[in-house]
Amino acid sequence: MPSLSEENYLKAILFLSGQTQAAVSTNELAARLDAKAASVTEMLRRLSEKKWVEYRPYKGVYLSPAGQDLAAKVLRKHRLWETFLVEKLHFGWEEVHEVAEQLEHISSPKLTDRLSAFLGHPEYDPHGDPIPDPNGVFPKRPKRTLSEVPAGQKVLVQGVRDGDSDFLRYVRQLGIALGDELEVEAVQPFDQSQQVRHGERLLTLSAIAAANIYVL
Amino acid sequence: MPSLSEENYLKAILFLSGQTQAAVSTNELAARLDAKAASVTEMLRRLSEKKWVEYRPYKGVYLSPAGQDLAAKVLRKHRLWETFLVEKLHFGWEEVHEVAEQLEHISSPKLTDRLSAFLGHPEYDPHGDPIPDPNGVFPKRPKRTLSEVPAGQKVLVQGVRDGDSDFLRYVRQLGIALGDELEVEAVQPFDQSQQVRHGERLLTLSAIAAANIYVL
DNA sequence: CTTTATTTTTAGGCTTTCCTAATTTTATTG
DNA sequence: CAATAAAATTAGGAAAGCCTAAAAATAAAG
Ligand SMILES: [Mn+2]
Ligand SMILES: [Mn+2]
Ligand SMILES: [Mn+2]
Ligand SMILES: [Mn+2]
Repeated sequence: MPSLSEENYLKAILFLSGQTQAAVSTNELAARLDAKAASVTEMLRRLSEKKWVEYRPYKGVYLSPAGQDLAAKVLRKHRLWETFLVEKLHFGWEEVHEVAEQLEHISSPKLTDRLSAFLGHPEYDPHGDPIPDPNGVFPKRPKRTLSEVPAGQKVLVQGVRDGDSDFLRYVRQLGIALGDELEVEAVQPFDQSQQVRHGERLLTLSAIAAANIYVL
Repeated sequence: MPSLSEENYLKAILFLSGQTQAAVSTNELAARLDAKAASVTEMLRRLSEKKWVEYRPYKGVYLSPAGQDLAAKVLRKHRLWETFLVEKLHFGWEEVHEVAEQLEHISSPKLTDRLSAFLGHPEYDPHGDPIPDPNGVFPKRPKRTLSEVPAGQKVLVQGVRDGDSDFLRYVRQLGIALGDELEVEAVQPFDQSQQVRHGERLLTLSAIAAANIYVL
């Protein structure tokens, strides 16, 4: 029922409001969607008329229950398709986002169900992001970044920030994959860069890189 | 580069002009696309400006080489996705067309290539329709309908007319699948209905049904 | 608590894709 | 070939999305 553009707005509001469901501002949305603020205002009025968001001019916007459901369904499709592309078609994890941005708008509940089954009902996508179930419920897992881990501790790589394909290529090049064990051997007081043991090898990660790797 | 709507027009022109590449009329297109003639005229002007068709007002339209290439690519995706849905996700062959109408517009040459490889580079879709190769070349196979087969002859089922899901469901219900052997035992002079042997069983097919089954 | 800066909305336009109604061109036919 | 019918185009308009520029509301500073 929502148009492609409406789906993208709902997804952006879901992303920006995070788990707190905080109100999202017009400019935040404009930045995220690479659109002008005026366009956002206009769309918010439409989404509000359709009861998918609560919108108070000048105050911000958040998703209605119906909007949350729609946004979660789109995100579910996005992440299932990313999983398909990596698992079945052997795409690199840095290549899948753009294609999934298109595939997420395909409207066929049966296709989504069958795809999920075909993939073995995965709970996490190739970047470690949770895939909501058909009812929009996310599998929950506490999220800590590698940069928060003190020296001497061992952790398991659980996810990476998607959205920057340079970073994703870099991580692959390092040889780090989801599920791998890392041990933080030292943290430089100077720049917070980390010496990390990965199997036999010792890697050096900048604080920025470490902040984009999620661990358990 | 072409919009979703433009792709649908190009595909319709390809379909209606057939292998003869005959000029297609405005009304034919309007009927096929379920649009009004005025809308078609407008779009043909745009497609013509973009050099994807040759359009002579009041005379008809046909595809330029560039337009043929684009239309074949869309058709290739449509048929690859139909094959995916049937072979991998176990859809019925009567269920796949609508979903493929959406999927055919996904723009990612890499995805199309990988999908084709994943499916083993099929040459025919679930309805027996030829899948053009990446250069827009169709595998050719002479097409005869079952209704043209005289009594006493044995044939192999090669395809079925897609586009009517009632018919597709009916054929499945009969137990006839692509590749099956049929022997026409008798043709009623009265209504051209056929007595057809399919393995052990003897089926009766109306002339209309027989005209929608392609054989070799 | 004004003044200034920032954020947001409004006003007015543009493109794409459709539509209906009116007009024009082409085809058919007596 | 003139009259009528059918097919196609033109005219004019609507909705969705998006934009720039101007105005209004809110937030931040002095
Ligand atoms: Mn993604
Ligand atoms: Mn992802
Ligand atoms: Mn089809
Ligand atoms: Mn088909």
